Amino acid sequence: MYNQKEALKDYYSTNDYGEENLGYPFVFGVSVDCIVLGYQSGKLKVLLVERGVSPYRGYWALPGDLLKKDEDLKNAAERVLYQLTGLREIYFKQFKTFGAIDRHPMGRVLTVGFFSLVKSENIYPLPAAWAKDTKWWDINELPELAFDHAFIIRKGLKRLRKKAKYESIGFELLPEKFTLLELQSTYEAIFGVEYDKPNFRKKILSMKILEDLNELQSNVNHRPAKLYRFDRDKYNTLKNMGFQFEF
Amino acid sequence: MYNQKEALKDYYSTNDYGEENLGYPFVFGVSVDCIVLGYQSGKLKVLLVERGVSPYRGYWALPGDLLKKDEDLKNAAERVLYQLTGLREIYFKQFKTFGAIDRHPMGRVLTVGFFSLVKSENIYPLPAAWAKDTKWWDINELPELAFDHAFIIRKGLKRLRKKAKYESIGFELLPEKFTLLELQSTYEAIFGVEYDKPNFRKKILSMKILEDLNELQSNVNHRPAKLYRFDRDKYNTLKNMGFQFEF
DNA sequence: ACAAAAGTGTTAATATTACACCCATGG
DNA sequence: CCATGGGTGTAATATTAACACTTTTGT
Repeated sequence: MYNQKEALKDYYSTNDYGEENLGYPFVFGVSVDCIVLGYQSGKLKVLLVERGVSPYRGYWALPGDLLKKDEDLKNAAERVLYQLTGLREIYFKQFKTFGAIDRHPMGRVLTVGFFSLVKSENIYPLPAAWAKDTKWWDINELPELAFDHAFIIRKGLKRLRKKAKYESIGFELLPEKFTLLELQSTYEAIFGVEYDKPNFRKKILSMKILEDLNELQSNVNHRPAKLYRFDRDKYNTLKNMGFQFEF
Repeated sequence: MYNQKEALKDYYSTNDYGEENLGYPFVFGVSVDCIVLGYQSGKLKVLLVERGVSPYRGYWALPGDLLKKDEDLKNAAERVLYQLTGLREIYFKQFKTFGAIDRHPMGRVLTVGFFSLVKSENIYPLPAAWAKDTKWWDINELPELAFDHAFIIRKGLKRLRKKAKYESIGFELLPEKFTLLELQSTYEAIFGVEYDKPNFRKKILSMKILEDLNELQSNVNHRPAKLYRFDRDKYNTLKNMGFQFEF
């Protein structure tokens, strides 16, 4: 009869695992952690959860969970995001895996980091088994965080900024319809810089990836702005023709 | 007395692991796999190993190994690269973790993908415990590969190309001293495109990141080219001043 | 002299930057 | 009429792209 454990011992016999795990490689825990980013009143915000269980009970942390045995990484991240927001079809990307030996106080747990961009006005965070509370935090004013989550956020933001510079992911943070100034402010929040308004408009409009909805803002105490929509099809067509988005 | 297993059961009791692993999350194997890239005679090449052990004995595969319990991911990749090449201080970056449920025939093993750039004329690949043979393969003419390694290579190359476009990592593939045409050819191999020679020179020289060594090629049956060196210090200084490398 | 690659210069088209300025709305 | 953003135009400068040309070496 096939004995997987024996087969594995044989297979892995060239590796020097410690005595108690001789030849047996399945000694790691794996989790996923999600940096959920939203844009609110001119600021980039991250959605954190307050841990309801030890270790780090009461600390703020990234939403995340242990990977299940029959689940792949993408599914696990989707599940965490769904449990947190009630939404499917959120934009998210795996960005880095963290495996420092002592990063988890209870054993060797690696975590796969994802970052996710959401239209935060659609989000009413849900309580989850692992979360006492949830809250949007300004990325520049974070509380003390559980585990190595502060480090993970730093790395995730760095990666997001690189990606946002050359891919049209900024639109994920905005509602379907937006004004050019809202778009500009979003990019200013992402990169922490300011742009010249006329030049920003010219640049983004010259890309031909926005659809003018022929619709205006209402109830604003200034001249109402035109509303635009990100035209994903046009963007993909242009990209296939060699167009390179860049900010 | 502290019982880690009991503590973990308690801690993880909200997660629904299968019966045999109830509350016990350390059920995964983790490995690292390295895409080692080099530039040879105008082509981008990847260094593969022929597996000497089952599963996939006799198949070509990425060099890689299981993570050890007391080793972090970076160390594991460094170890694999050292065993393969005899070199430390090789350029390498983690790029993605692969966790498909059935990617390993003997159990749930996740692998963390790294890509690495080497000056291939320095490399005399060493036989390792896990490798019968090693060989450089043209990235456009790969053999059938073990596990999901073909998929991993595709993803790794995609990431490399993105990174190479905005960071000066192309120099990692070249020897210390190189000519401008060698540099151009390297970038052509990376991106699979051709550049106009005068414009390529103007662009790279205008960046002011090369040091002219006031030295010429010898024994070439054409006008000898000047030799240059990548000036990493200058590059970093300029980068801190806001300069953005781009190809 | 010739082949091969090194290396330079010119030009037109395009993109970027820094501005000044006018417009429409609510209060 | 004022405050607040919305929105346009212009001119100087910098960058890119296409291409023709000259130079230096070994054979």
